[in-house]
Amino acid sequence: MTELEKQTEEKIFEAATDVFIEKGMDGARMQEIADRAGINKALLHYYYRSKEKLFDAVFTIIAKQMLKRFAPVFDENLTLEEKIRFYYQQQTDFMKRSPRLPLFILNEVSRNPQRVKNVLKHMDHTNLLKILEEQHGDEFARYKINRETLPQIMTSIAAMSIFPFVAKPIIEAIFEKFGTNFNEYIERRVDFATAFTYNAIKSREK
Amino acid sequence: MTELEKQTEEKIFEAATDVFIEKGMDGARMQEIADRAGINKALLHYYYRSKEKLFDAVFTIIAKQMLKRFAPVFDENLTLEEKIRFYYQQQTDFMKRSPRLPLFILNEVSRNPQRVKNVLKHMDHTNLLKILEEQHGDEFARYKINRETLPQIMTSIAAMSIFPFVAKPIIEAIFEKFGTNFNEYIERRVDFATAFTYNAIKSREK
DNA sequence: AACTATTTTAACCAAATGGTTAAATTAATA
DNA sequence: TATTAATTTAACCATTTGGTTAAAATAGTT
Repeated sequence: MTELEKQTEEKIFEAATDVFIEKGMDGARMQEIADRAGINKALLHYYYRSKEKLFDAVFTIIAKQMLKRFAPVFDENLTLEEKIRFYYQQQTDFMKRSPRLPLFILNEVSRNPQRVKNVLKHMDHTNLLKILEEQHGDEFARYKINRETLPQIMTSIAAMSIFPFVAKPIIEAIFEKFGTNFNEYIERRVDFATAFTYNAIKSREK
Repeated sequence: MTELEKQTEEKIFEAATDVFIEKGMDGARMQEIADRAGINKALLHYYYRSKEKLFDAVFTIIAKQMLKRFAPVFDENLTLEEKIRFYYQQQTDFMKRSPRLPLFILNEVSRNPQRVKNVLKHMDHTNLLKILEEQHGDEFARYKINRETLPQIMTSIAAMSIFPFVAKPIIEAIFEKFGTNFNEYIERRVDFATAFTYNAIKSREK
């Protein structure tokens, strides 16, 4: 693969990523991807034979990048509270840079649930629970976190960080009337969510 | 407007609602709406002159119905904890019946943020903050809830109830590997979220 | 029965879209 | 320089899609 070929393929991939995230699979146009990549439609099909294949390539890589970003949560040597903060910080930083990405992923996964399985396929999931239990067994016991409550807690944490970006237009519209600024709200989000979550967990101690 | 006309218009509206929620504005096809309504395309345009107008009608009514459903939160004579539970219960019941609706709304609002403003336009928002402060002034003081933390708390509550349905395919895929069942998880969601939220708020008391 | 409104049929249109093709051109390489 | 690969140009195609039209048929009303 020559240097030029790599450049072109990268240019196409980046343009496709932008357009797909902005417009979704249905709304995206091959012509627009070609335009943004600074090439023509013929060359676009020269590299990626179809819209479907191009989309699959984009989606797979994006999803894997996101997963990789949060892997440290499972091997960092942190307390439970530090780990919660670390996750909120990572997720928020990431979405500040790519605010439209979460909605894009939720959408396309909803349109084709099989995609999740393809991405998770190569992940060693069997150990995740064990790892968490080994690292935080004492805290889990103290706060009565078991296989029934852990999913509730984990989805709550994901929800608290992701939802504000997914519902941004609605939240902004309401905030506007309340005199609240969205960016300031986001700046305080990591601190608030960490305290909120950890307090809720701590209060489970009898 | 005759009885038959009403029936037809209703049939069209319901079919359009289903298709738009399933496929979104971009993915929806006028032919499919006509088919599901049991009529033909010509008649469809006889009632709604364009896809755009049909979509606007559907979206506006759906959004207003959702808003109306949560209005009682502001006038029910309940404690803060009861009110939180009431909201979670309403929202969850609603989404159990229309699981695809939240993602649909988030999507279309993201594609056209102006829509939120049109829906909120006719709402008396100025009083909402005052009403809450009058009803729960003592609790707000005790738990140090002010104009800065209230938005954080409210978005957290919305997030905890809505997100599981929006991210259902992802959550299901992960749960499958963890041996957790999504429906059981949802059955326990209202209780968990209420306790989680209220404990987090209570712990703000020094 | 006469009249009006609703619904169907069916053909049609223009625009957009994903995709193809072949030939010419330019750049890279041996 | 000869050859190969990358890129452009530009015309083309089939299909889909939102939308239109006109005439016939059906139902509802007076």
